[in-house]
Amino acid sequence: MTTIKDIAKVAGVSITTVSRALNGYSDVNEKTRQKIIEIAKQLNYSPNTLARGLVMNKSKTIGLLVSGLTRESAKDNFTFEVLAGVNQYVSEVDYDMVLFSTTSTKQREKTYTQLCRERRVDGAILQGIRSDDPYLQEVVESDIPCVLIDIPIESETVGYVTTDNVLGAKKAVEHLISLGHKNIAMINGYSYAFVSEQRLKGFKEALLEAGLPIHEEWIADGEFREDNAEREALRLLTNYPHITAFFCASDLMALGVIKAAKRLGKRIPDDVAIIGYDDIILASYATPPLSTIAQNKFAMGYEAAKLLIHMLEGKATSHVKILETELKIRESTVKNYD
Amino acid sequence: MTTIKDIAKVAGVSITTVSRALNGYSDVNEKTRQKIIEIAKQLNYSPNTLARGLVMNKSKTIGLLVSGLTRESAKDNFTFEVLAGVNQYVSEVDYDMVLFSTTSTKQREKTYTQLCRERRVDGAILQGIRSDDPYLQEVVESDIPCVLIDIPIESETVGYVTTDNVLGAKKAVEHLISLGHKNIAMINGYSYAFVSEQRLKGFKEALLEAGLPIHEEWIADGEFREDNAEREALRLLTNYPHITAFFCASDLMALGVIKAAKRLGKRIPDDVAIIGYDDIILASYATPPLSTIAQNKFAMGYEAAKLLIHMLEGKATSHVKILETELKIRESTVKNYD
DNA sequence: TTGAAAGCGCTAACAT
DNA sequence: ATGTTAGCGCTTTCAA
Repeated sequence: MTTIKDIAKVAGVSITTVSRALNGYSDVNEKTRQKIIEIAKQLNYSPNTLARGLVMNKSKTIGLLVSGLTRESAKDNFTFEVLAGVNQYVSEVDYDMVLFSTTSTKQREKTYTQLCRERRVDGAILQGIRSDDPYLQEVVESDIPCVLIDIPIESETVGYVTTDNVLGAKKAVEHLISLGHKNIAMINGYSYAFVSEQRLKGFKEALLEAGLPIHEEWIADGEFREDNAEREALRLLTNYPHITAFFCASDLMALGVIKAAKRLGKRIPDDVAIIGYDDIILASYATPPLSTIAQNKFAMGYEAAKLLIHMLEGKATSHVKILETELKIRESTVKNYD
Repeated sequence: MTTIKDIAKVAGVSITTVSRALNGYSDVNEKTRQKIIEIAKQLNYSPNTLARGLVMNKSKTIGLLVSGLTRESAKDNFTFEVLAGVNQYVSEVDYDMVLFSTTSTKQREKTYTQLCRERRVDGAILQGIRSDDPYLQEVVESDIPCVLIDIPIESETVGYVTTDNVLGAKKAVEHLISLGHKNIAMINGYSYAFVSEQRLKGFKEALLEAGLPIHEEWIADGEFREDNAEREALRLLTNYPHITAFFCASDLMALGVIKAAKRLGKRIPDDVAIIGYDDIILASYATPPLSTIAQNKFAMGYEAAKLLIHMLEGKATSHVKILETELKIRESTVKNYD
């Protein structure tokens, strides 16, 4: 593998000059530079980023820490789209991305912080980490710059990108209310997700503002899982037949609710209307197609990467980015909608 | 950031001893080792993998080269599942994975080979690369060990994992034939995908073996795209009303065919039966649920990583891994199947 | 405009 | 069992 030393030898200059020439410094004779560049090309030279990173003390690499990168999690393509967005920005600015997942056995042995420090990543993006994850605390308190997705923590070295989940939930519930629904249940995700809290808040606010009562017993925990949501919806629909609509904190759970409704022979949306959250790909392919609050997951990843790298380069004016959500009306709430 | 030098100073030994102690060499006094480990812990030491990689000339990092990591490609969660599988194995053996995607602008400036060499990855896995990609040739001919997914190239440094696509296609078509279909069309992917060739071959073999004629004009190119497949199916069904079944080289295209059939008022599977390939998540959620040839994409990633790392460590007996596929019968071919 | 020398943090001969 | 030394490939003072 060619090194700048080899180039220096061939060019008859010092390695310093080669380094300067290749890095575009101005204090090098233009002819010398051309010659060096030419030789580098001929010798098929590639800079060794390990060596460069060692001396410069930065690697131009960011870590993407995700949890639960399993076979099952593919259904909910959230993580994947975020990843694609991160990747997009990162490669635009010539950084690289290394993926740290915590599904593995490794997760218990090494903390996120250790992973980041060993690989000398310049910063990290955290996605899908539960807010009660002990390692979250650790990495946030470390000196590693990081950007969190959907966890609102802010400090000198920490920023986040999220959407307005209270507003999103309100939009969903107001949509149901505008359709005449008065008896609306909610299937929420687990409580250690920040978004769950927020969506619950939005749910209640919407009811309150419409002068509707809040039935705490109509709020169930589906843990963001399709099967749990199905079970909970089955229970609610059986025990409280007055319920005519469901707001679910995720599309996957909404799919579970659809199954439950079908099993009970209920027509959707006539007997029971269902709205989800996220706009995963399955949503538009479901039967009936699922109304939902769409989040631009790709954009979340893209913006997270952008924010992080701006922070790294000291040109971030704010550490927070809030993205918009959009109400998508489909046939799980409105018949023959098109 | 603590270095072994710091530890050496505190422990009153040389840095060599620290290095040896921390790396589990036997020629170091057990007491000394314990002391060093203790100090390392106290000082919150993390090894610098850049420095280690520089001197050892290996980074314990592999590159995952994918193409088309876009918002749209999320539908076909193939890449994502492969990635999850790669990640799983890689983290089991304490390697890291860096993701190189070629969607970006960067793709035209730097070749895969350059990307790999700059980051000093020990090896690479290539997924979703077209067989006519000029850079594919380059990386395969380089000295970088690599494992290809679904491209059968083998050499000293190159291996691959794939499934038996001829057999898979045959299984699909034989299934249709067993249902009594005689007029079977095929929507294939683009020709510069190895799998397309193979699946076409399997398609023809199955027909031949059943004594059925091959109508070349019933074979269309859907370029692996849903919309193209829909258009082609529309055309075929209109021009050749005898057709009663479709074999599609991907599920995404099969979904397009379903749309086309519906638009023409055809009942599925009564008027036209449809079978896909891949078993993407959407398949089971489609209306009707899609019969398909399932590939274990997670396993493909996992096995690719395993093969690559075995190759790197010189303990690969073979450079090829062929995985099984499975016929999944759903309602797009058999009514009320359950 | 160029070069010499030091050093980033680590491993690995080669002593001792 | 431990230390000395050299060096991985690169950037960066400092001098010339």
